[in-house]
Amino acid sequence: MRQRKNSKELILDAAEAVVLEVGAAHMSLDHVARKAGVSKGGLMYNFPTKNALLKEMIARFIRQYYINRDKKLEDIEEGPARLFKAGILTALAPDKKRDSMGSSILAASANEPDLMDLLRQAHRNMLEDILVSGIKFERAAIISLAVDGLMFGRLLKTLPFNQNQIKKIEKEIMRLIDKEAEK
Amino acid sequence: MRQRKNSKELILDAAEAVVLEVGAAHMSLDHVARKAGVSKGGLMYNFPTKNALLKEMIARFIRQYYINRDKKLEDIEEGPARLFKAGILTALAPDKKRDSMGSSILAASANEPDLMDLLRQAHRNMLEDILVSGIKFERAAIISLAVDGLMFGRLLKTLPFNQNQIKKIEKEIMRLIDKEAEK
DNA sequence: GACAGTATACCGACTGGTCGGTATACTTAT
DNA sequence: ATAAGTATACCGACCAGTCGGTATACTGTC
Repeated sequence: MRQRKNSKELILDAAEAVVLEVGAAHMSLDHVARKAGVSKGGLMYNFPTKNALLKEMIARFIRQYYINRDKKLEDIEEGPARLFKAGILTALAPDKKRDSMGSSILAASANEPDLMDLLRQAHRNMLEDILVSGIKFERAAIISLAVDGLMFGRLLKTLPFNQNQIKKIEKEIMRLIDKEAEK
Repeated sequence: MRQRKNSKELILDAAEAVVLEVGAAHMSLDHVARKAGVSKGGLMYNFPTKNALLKEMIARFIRQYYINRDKKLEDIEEGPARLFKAGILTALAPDKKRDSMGSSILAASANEPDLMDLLRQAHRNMLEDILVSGIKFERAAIISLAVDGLMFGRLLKTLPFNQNQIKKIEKEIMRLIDKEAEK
């Protein structure tokens, strides 16, 4: 039964499912193995430590973000703020599964510096997109930070806004970008 | 030896110290008890469950925020945006210990809805302060969200800005508030 | 004011269970 | 044959919560 084809992918899928079920904090390797239809040994073979598994999950998560963003990119007309806008639209797009995963991952990573590194790096890349947008630094930063606030608030469910208010806010954000970009 | 006076406070202090040492995710009750100079039983007597302890810690954390804010309040001239400004200045003020605690608490709470409730409530109160400030809703929300983004970024150490840039951003935020408030 | 009875605060050994990781044997493709 | 890949059984550390017990303070009674 060598080569179950791509056990790694199977396991990552299962791990995601487990996280969605019980949260990353309560994700046990046995549970993941069971759900993946793989033995504990098989899991350990593919991911020597739990952190290694988590790391791959996060990497995959980030990869998915870029895929989504590149898809969004096609709908946006040329211009210096294009990347910036695509990133923001991607971040703002509602996506229950992603949010669920995200909050779990956040919780699991917050006290594990080497896991956080991946997220940090991804975030840093966004700064590049801001800097080439031509928008004045302070304004661009504030817009980007507001999007962060919206994201984190959504992940942690601490947003004190209703659906209607959020729509208004998102609209205003996009308006601001256009206004700042055309200067 | 009855009445160790205020074991609860002692234990809470110890719990904070432990969190600062190893992170909330790795805070064990034995560790807290040891550091507080209290037995396991004594701890459990005062806080029947670990969640109860965490809850008190968060409540205390939030209380401290309001104390800090009220102190800030004195330095701010009268005006409709006063509360809002004080809140933002408090949130933006650098405070290593608070940030450390905050990120740990965040991590511990993210998957425990009843712990999150406290934070959610505190956040909701801030919305009230926005709404009485007279600033146009969308603008006020964006400013507030940007502050959130700054806070979360600082807590999770994902901010892609250097110290100088952060100062600029903070200045711009305060400028925006003044500008929006005088309309 | 002394004593019994009760409530409060705390102790620390123990338990039940979880979970990351290890050891090792089995299976199949080349 | 051998090495990659998978399975099963197990270990040991950790840890939240339990429980029987102790010591001190409070309260009512005679």
